[in-house]
Amino acid sequence: MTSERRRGEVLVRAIHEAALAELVEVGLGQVSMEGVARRAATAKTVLYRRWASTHELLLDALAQAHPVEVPAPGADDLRADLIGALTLLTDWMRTPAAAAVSAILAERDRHPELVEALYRRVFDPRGATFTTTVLRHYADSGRVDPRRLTFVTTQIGEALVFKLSIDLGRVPDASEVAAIVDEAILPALGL
Amino acid sequence: MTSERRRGEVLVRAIHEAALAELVEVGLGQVSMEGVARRAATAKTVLYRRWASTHELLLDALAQAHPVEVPAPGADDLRADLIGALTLLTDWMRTPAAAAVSAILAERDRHPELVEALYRRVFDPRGATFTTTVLRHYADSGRVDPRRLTFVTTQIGEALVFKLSIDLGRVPDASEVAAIVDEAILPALGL
DNA sequence: CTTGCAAGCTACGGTGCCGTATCTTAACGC
DNA sequence: GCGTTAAGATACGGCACCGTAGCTTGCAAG
Repeated sequence: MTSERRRGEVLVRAIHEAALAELVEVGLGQVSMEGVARRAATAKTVLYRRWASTHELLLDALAQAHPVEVPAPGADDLRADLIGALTLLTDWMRTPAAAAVSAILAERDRHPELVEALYRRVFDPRGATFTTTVLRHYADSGRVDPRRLTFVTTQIGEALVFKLSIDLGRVPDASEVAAIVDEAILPALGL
Repeated sequence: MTSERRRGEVLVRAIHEAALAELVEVGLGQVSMEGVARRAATAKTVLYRRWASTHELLLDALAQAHPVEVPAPGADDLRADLIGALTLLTDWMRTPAAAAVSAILAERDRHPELVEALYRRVFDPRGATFTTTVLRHYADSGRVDPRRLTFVTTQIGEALVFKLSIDLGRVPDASEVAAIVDEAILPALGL
């Protein structure tokens, strides 16, 4: 019987992983210390020594989960940069962390404190949304009419990516992202 | 001690109402027969006599919940008809039934059978989506280029309504709906 | 008024999670 | 190697819900 008892950081990482997997699998309302401990093959005691509640454990796990990239506009090809920004979004949506985040956002109404903490500790440290960053850049350099940058037009890309994800049951692929840019965003910018 | 013991349809309606309220308040994963019985001020026995599980009870309750209206295009004012269609959507989104539906759709991944049954028993009986109905109508009468009616463009309105609902934390009002039509849908149609 | 049915009430054993306590034993620092 | 620390295992009383059973009682049809 090889024991291989885990300690410290290795153990914590395994618990974080188990917590996110549990979150995705059973939903926020059903995450339990017992469940996470079982999945991580450790004892409840170990969890309670570090975290006071499942929420704190989950926030900790999410904060460690790998971050979202930020788009870097190339300044000479709006269409390509928009596609690039939305592709960063769809790439991220395929990661395990995204599934965990959406499992929490789904319960927004029931657990506002958790959602708020999620933004404060995980999202806010980064900048604004994906296409917004690109559009601001092009508006600043005079290639896009700044009056076209409204609350609505800056949201079209993300809105359609989410809507298509729901309708299709999967994250949009490259050609679908291109269609969003060509058929919705660029026309809304007057191009 | 006035008794006023409810029977038959009156009782069933009260239970349906309690079930949806419970769903919205505690989330799909936490709906229990005991909870619904408590809220409806009746006995568990009464529930088990009629429904074998919380899912069947919820589906039943949703099927009874008041239906979604279908847009009737006026045929002479595209902008007004689009705004009308999206207003039907936002009106519905303010009803209790909508909150219940979204509580179920939020758990899509965890309970696909329930979501499927929801579509089969509640949504499919009605036609297509809101703006799609309007856009088809205008494309048929030659006032909109049919080539512009793609999977993406027909979803812009609904996509933005949902995205704004999430970002704002409330259902978009009349001026926001108008902005969606003017700044996103009409440009995408080439108008 | 009688009678049949269903609503309402109470109680049951079973299960899963809670949060804590106790004890062991493996891993690590020195 | 030796002692300290923390992981791991087990057990606890408490609680909420499960699904079922047995019984009382209001309601309504005849």
